[in-house]
Amino acid sequence: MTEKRSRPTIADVARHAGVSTTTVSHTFSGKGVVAAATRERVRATAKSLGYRPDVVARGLRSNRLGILALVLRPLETLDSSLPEGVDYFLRFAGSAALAAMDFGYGLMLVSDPTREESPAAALACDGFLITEPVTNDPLIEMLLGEGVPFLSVGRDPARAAYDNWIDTDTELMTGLVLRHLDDAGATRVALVAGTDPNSWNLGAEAAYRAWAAARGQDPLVAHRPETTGESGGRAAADELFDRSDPPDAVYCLTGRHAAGVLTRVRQRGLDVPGDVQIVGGSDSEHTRSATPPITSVDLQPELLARVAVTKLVNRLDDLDRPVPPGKLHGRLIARDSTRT
Amino acid sequence: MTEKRSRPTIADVARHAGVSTTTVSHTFSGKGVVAAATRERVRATAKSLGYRPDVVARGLRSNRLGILALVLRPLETLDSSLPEGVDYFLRFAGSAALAAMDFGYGLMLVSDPTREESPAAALACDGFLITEPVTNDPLIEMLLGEGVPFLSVGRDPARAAYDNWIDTDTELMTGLVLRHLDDAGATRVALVAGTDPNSWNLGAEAAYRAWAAARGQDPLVAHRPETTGESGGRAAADELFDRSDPPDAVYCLTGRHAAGVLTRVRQRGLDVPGDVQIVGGSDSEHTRSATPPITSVDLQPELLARVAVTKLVNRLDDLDRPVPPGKLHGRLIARDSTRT
DNA sequence: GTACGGAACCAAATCGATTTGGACAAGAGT
DNA sequence: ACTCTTGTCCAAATCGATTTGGTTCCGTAC
Repeated sequence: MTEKRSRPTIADVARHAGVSTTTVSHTFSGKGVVAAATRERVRATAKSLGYRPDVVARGLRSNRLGILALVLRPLETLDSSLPEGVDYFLRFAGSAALAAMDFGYGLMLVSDPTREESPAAALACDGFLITEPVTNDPLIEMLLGEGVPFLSVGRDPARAAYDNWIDTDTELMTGLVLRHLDDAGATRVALVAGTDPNSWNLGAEAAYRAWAAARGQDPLVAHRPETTGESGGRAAADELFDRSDPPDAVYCLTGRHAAGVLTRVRQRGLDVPGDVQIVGGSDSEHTRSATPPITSVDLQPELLARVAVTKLVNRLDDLDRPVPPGKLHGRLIARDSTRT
Repeated sequence: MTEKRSRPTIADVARHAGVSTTTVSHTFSGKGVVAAATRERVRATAKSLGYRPDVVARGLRSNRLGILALVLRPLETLDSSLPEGVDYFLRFAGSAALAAMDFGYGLMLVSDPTREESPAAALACDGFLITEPVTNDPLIEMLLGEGVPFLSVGRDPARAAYDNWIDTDTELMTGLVLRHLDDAGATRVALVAGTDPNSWNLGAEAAYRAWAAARGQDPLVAHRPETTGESGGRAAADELFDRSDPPDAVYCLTGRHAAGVLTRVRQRGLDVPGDVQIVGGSDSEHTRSATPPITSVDLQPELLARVAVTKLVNRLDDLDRPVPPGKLHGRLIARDSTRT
């Protein structure tokens, strides 16, 4: 009774029901033809034995596990204690998990499987979701090589030969932000970008430079690694405002940089938005609860996640479920940092 | 070349290296005795073939997948578009994922496997992490029955026969909150609790009732389902303040209820904290960014997650890695809603 | 010279399902 | 009477590893 009784297998069910394992398999997968009466009998015995098909064994044979992997690069570079504020990536992960469940999949959070120290289990999945791939992303290289289905949010800027990515339209978004600043009276806009070579940073900077060129202005760009957070923002602000020709507006591609820039700009005795206007490229608690609140871009991680998951499972299941509607580029949320 | 070349198997490696599959297996798992020269040769052929052990096949035989499952009950009951401010669970999930990776595991987010519509893959894991089990939790019943390792954060209030849970010390925390309100001059504290029968709600209410009894006061408790969020908080406020003997302080066990109570109390013309003091039981953006900011309990989801993961993988690996230090009960963050 | 023991390696069984390729029976068509 | 379907069902192969239970070869002790 108290023995460690292992779970019943398909053979146990077959024996008790007086059929073959094939028939049991078929009644559960609905694949073969099984007489209604037999099916019922098998179902009943299975239930009475407490049988559940073993997912791993099934996965071995049929090569489908029912798991999607979400590679969360940005989390890897941060300290293990997460920054406060549940922002883009965690919201993305939460929504992706719910969407995956809706389609009968589980969502596994993993580190980049191309890293040596990555758990072997990172490969135990049917498909990958990749947020913000970097230029010549080794993971995409590997997945393409092994023929593993995947979908990236944002594209690998250097790779032309794949099309399974969803477009967050960074260029369009950058244009909206710059026009907003223009409308608010800014005459000289600087850009504070991260250093990860992903399409978000590269696309935004390219769009910014094109926009500056069209106005006949020299671009004014400061780079700080994403991981530097608010202190990186403060340093960037010093870099920009120590100049002889400081900007009167700053577009920061991350919310934490924006918060840092805001702090330092005010420390330097400048008024926001009076002397300097600030926009954050990724809405987060930092931008919402700053003083004054910072105008920023809501990237809509929930929508992006749902679209990404739907597209990926459509490919995996070879179905054509409808993709949630809505613009995939972010939406600008105007706050006091750009109200003049 | 363009054929869908399947990944090399252990047999391929064995053939090319001129050894048996057993030897290949041993060189990778480090289990048997393999001569150093042979081991190197096998390693080299494996690398040149691009061989990686198949996680699923390994999992089938050895019964270990390298995956932890995190059951996020609260997310299930909510709409699929995540409400903002459920940051406890997302922060928990993010930290749990990072901790799992550190120990060589992946973290899978799943819905409760006892639900019929739950993905089959929910069972493809080595152990479960359960947040806030409810009374007579069916999942715990099932896991105990099948002998699947698990660990719960908070305990099943009705179950005595298991000890693999970590104690968030709800009673102690409740005492700290009530004492804080007492120190701030509150004379009559009401409680707004959720309706999930978990140890958080039950433990806090029991502690509250005991405290009221010790002061010779009638307890004043309003219940609203967790899912009602701010509107539930507003309704609870009406219930409490329509009374002839309204409280002068309210302790809400969720941050969203607290935000709703705050809104309605002020709508009714009362001053916070002048007339009514408010405390939220779970810190979130709602409490941080309310006007005035609401004093609340930081449950330290990052720490809890790391402790939970460490304990679970210690059991799975039969190791005794050190558990992160620190008090597991929440910490009170005093804000303006209780500053008199 | 025989027995014993350890080092290095291997063949085959195993994990628990799915899938392939029939087998068998009952009824229909000719 | 014979073939041909069609509907059910099954035995055995298969997925890719791990693990069991040896075998072979040498060196050493007696």
